[in-house]
This record gives sequence, structure tokens and C-alpha cells, in this order.
Amino acid sequence: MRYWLMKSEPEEVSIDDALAAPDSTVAWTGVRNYQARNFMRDAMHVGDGVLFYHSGCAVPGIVGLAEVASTAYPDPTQFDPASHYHDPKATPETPRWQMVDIRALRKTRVLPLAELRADPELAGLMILQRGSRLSITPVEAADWRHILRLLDRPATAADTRSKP
DNA sequence: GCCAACGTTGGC
DNA sequence: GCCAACGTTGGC
Repeated sequence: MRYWLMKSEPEEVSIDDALAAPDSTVAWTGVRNYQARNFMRDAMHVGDGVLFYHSGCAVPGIVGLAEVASTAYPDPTQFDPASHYHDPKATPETPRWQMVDIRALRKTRVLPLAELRADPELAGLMILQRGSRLSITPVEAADWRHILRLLDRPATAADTRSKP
């Protein structure tokens, strides 16, 4: 059992989109980075935990929980000349790009990138490393547990005080 | 829109 | 194999 953080632009596929899909499952299409591909192909297993992250939006951060729902298989968009993700060097006989299915489990509160960055316990989180822009990164078990605790906690002390 | 950082490409 | 040029990511 491993843990992952997977970025998606909400305008492409948001946590709401994923939850609204059949079986809350979406094909994680469009990965065009070898390192990210290799994570999916070589290290992911069905049932692995996924932190669903929104990037390229007003408040980037973790917005939900998901799980890996399939092993890796060829991303069909690489063969489609009409697709934004078309890769002219890929053929069905020699595919380059793989993807997995991701099943959304639930929304969480938004846990902003800024809050992750401010937490000394998460200093080793791959997404926080300088210049890191990988869309799929492994998450250490200790970091996973820590983040789950943060997600179940109100964002600020002020929120706690304002509770009736 | 800007820009830092990184990945990929292709000439040599 | 080197490296300059270019493209992309993604926060701000």
C-alpha cells in the first residue's frame, strides 16, 4: 500500500467532476512526463491512497481523497491526432504513455499549498521541494497520516473558536 | 502576465 | 555526449 499526490487542474478534472463520474472513477489521461508515467506503470497498485490536488487555480491545494482503481494501461489520447495529448511518436504497437483509473472517495476541506508549506512536519513532501512540478508524486506514510489529520481539523484556530 | 525551474529536442 | 533553444508547469 502506497500513497500518492496527484495534481489536476480543476478546469480539466476537478474533485467534483470525479465524484460525479460513473463509480466516481476517471481515467487519469494526459500524463506526458516519463517520471510520472513510471510511477503509474511501475509503482502504483490498486487501492493505493491518493491525495487529490487542484493546481492552476486560485487556491492550489489538496481538496479530496481518492484511490488507485486500476493498474496502468495505454492512454488512448496519445494515438488520437485530434487530441491535445496526441503523441506522433506513439503507436498502438509501441505506446509511450500510460494511465491509471482513479476513484474519488470524498471531498475534504481545501488544504492549501501555503498551509502544507508552513508545516515543518511536511518539509520532506516531494511537492514542496524546490522546483518540483511533477504531477504525480509519492507520499511517505508518515506524511499521509499527518495530512489526514490536518484534513480532519479546522483550518485555523479562529474556526475552532467560532464554533457555537 | 510574469518568471523560475525543469524537461525535451535536435544540431553538432 | 554536450548544450543551447524552446516548451511547459504552476505559483504568485
